[in-house]
Amino acid sequence: MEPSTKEKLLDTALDLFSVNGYTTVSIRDIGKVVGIKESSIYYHFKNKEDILHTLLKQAEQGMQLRKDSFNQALHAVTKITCGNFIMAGIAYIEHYLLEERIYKWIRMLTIEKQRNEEAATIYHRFFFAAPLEHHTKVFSYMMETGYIKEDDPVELAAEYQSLILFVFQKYFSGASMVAPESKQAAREELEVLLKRFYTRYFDREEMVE
Amino acid sequence: MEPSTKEKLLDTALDLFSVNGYTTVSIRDIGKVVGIKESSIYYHFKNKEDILHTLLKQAEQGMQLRKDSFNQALHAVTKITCGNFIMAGIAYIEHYLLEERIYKWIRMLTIEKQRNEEAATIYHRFFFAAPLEHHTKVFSYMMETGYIKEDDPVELAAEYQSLILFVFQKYFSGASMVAPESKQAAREELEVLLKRFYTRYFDREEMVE
DNA sequence: GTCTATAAATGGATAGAC
DNA sequence: GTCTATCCATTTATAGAC
Repeated sequence: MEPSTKEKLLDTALDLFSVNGYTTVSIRDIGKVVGIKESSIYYHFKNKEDILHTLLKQAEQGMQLRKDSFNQALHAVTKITCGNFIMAGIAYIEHYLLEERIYKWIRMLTIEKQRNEEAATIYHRFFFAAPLEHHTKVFSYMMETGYIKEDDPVELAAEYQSLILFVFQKYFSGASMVAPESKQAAREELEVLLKRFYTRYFDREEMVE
Repeated sequence: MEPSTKEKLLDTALDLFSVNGYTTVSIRDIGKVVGIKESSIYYHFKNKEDILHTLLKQAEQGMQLRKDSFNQALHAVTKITCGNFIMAGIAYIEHYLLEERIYKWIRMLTIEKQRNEEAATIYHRFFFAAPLEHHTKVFSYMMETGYIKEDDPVELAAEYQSLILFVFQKYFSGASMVAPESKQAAREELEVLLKRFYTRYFDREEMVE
């Protein structure tokens, strides 16, 4: 189905906001890309801020939705091995954080969070509150089932997320596009760090590498 | 000594850029705060971009300078104990990353890095290249002197910096000012995480808490 | 739904007086 | 060094025709 003009406007606005920031982008710029005059945009949105606000709402909901589907895929993993554990971390970055739309949301939020409270809240929930809550549950479950030695699941979750964030930002927080070399380097670095994590906390020492 | 007009302009520009971003702030805004007309600003700077570029250069140099003096203070620590190790990490955040001017630079770079390559480079050096290189040296030294078990110092440095970054961003990456409660919460969380780190890698088990 | 036309404000930048 | 005055481009937003 062909996307509606309103959807095209939102897509384009996200493209531009995520690189140049909300204030830098003019309503003319958006219209030019979509192929309609700026005045027509006011038929679809009350004003410029309305576009940003709609995008922020979409980001908030969309991140939750995609996270859910991503988690379902994770739970399909039956056997926890070191290889699976590392693969899950790599997938978290490559198929979730770097997923085209989510990555654009992240970049938009990174700019807007500095002056927009709503953006700051969503950013924080996305990178801290939500994943920490999720990881805590997973590690709790792993302790109950004996995969992991007894420990504080909240602290494990923090350690885990700090590694994900570190690698993600080290390789993908700049101005340039995501290069395949960066992806490869990020994968290798995360692999090393998660292997250490696995070795530290997991009880059974399965095949490593 | 009274700061020169040029210095006042730069300070004000940093204040405004670090919250609203370069493009959002007008040259009129800066002049208004300093108390001179916009046209007078062109006596001190070639154009608006010249102001940003001067600030970026200052950030690049200033971060190096302040880091050096900070490191000297660290090296004055004679005995490495768990308490000292944790205190060093807390000081890294509270007296370096949160130092007024550095914190403003960080906020400015966070916005500009998305579209400005120069800003992206400085940001990366500041949060990754420079600290990782430094930590690697420190951990190498600690291994040679037997403080730490044999391990890969580069990987230890990555783990350490990931914890610092995690706590810093979790509590100080939003739109609002740095609240004392956030500072306290950040300190407590970092304390827990660094204590785990210390216990994991340091050989001698000294008084803990 | 999209257009033209236009209003009203704000932006960066320069010239020249003092 | 700072001012007034001014230029010109661009911005958000609205009114009304089609």
